[in-house]
Amino acid sequence: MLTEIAPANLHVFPYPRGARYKFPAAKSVWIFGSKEKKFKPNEEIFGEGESTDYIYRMVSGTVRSYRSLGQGRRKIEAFRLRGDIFGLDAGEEREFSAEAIDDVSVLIARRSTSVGATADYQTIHELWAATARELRRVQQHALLLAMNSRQRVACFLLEMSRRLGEPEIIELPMSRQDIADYLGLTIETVSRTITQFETKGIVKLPTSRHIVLRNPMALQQMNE
Amino acid sequence: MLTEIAPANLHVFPYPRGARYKFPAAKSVWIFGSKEKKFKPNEEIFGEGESTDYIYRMVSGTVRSYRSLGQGRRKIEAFRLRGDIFGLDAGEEREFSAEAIDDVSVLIARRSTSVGATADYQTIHELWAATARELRRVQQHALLLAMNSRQRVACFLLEMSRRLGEPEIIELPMSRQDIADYLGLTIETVSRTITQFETKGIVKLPTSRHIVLRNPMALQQMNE
DNA sequence: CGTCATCTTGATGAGACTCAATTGCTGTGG
DNA sequence: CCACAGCAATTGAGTCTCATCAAGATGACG
Repeated sequence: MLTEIAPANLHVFPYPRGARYKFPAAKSVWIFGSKEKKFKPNEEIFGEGESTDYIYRMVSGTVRSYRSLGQGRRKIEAFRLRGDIFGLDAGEEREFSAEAIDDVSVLIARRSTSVGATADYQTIHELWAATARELRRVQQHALLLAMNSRQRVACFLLEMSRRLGEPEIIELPMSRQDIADYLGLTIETVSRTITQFETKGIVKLPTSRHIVLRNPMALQQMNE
Repeated sequence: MLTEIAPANLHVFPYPRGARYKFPAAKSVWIFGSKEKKFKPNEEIFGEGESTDYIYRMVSGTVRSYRSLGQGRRKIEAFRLRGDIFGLDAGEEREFSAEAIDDVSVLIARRSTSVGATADYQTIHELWAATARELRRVQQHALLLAMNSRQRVACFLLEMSRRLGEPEIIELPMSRQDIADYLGLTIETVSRTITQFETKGIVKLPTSRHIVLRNPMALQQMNE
C-alpha cells in the first residue's frame, strides 16, 4: 500500500537536515491491482513518447528511468526500487523511458481508473504527494549534478545505502555505465573514484557490485 | 497546511475514462488576493527553513530561487518571471530561499486559505498542475546540468528568449553570477561562452544585459 | 572625473573525458 | 577441470574543458 512507499524515496541524498518533510500518511490502496507484472533484465517497461496510461509500483527489482540523448548517450533520471511509484508523468506522453535492470516485478494501475471520474480525495491527495516527492527527489538530483565527481559518487553510495536497506552493505543492481549515466560522469571516472575511496579505506570492494561502507561519515563530509 | 484539504465531495479529475489527462495552463488566479506585495532588488522573499505558509504569483520582475551551499556558494534552482507560481513546497519548511533580483511585485495567497476547508476541485487541480509543471521544469534543468558549458548557455538563452516574450531580443534581468549559479558554471565561463557565440555571429551584445539572437537555430543545434 | 560594481580577457592548473590496454568475472564447451 | 570467449570493470596515457586566480575594461552614479 502506498503508506509504505512514502519513506522509501523521500530523501534523496544529500540528506536534508533533519526529517523536516513530512508527507501526510496515505491510506488508500485501491488504485493498484494485485496482479504483478514481471520484466526480464533490459526489458522495456515503457518508452519515450508512449501514452501515459499506467502508473507502476515496484514490488521487487530495479528499474532505470532515462532519456535518450543523441549518439547512444543517455541520462538516467532515477533508479526505482522496491516500493517506489513511477510513471506518474503529467502530460499525455512519456518523457522518459523505463527499463528493467534486473528481474522486476511491478503492480500496475490504469490511469483512467485512478485519476478518473471516480477519483476521491484520498487518491488525488496521494498522487499529488507522489508528484511532490518526485519533485523533491529531482531537485536533490539537480544539486548533485552541480558537484564534483567525488561528491557525486559519495552521494550515490549513501543514497543506495539508505534505499537498499542495509546501511553499510551495498549490493548494487546496476552497472557502472548505469551509475555513470545517473551521475553525469563516465564509467572510467566512476570506477576511478570508487577505487580512490577504496585506497583511502572509505569503502571495501569484495566484488565490483558489492560495496561495503567502512567510513560513511567520510562520504557525508564530502558535501561541505 | 496542505494536509487539511476538506473531504469535499469532489469530482476531482472529471476526465472521461480512457482520456489521457492534460494539465491545462493555469487560468484562474482566484486563490490569490488582489493586493500586490512589492520587493526591492536583493530583498528576501522567504528563506530556507521558514514555514511554507504562503504561495506566490509573479506580477512583474524577476525572482531567484536558490539554495545556499557552503562557502558563499549557491545553486540557483529557478528564475521566476511574470505569471509564474512559486513557493509551492510540499513540506512544512522552505527548502529554498527566494530573493528579488529587480523590482518585484507578487500576489500572495495563504496556504490555509487556498488549500483549506473551502478548497474545491479547481484549486487542487491547479496546485497539482503547478507541482507537475515544476517537476517537469526541474527534470529539464537536470538534463541541462549534464551538458557542457556551450550547451548550457545556449539552453539558457533559448529559455530566456522564450520566457521573456520577445523571441530574439533578450533583456536579461539577472547578473552573470546569477546565470552562472543557475547553470552550475563560473561567471568567467559564462562570459567567455557568450563572447564565443558573439564571435561566431550567433548573438549580438549591444550591452552585457542586452542580447540579440541572430541565429537561434545554431543554439538549438548545440543540443545534438 | 573618480569610485565601485560588473563584466571581460588572459594565463595557468586541476579535474574529467577519451582512447587504448589490461584485468577480472562468468558461463560454455571440449 | 581447463581453455576460452564475451562482457564488465579497472588502469594508464594523453587531451581538453572548465575553474581558478589575476588583471584590465566597461558602465553606472555620485
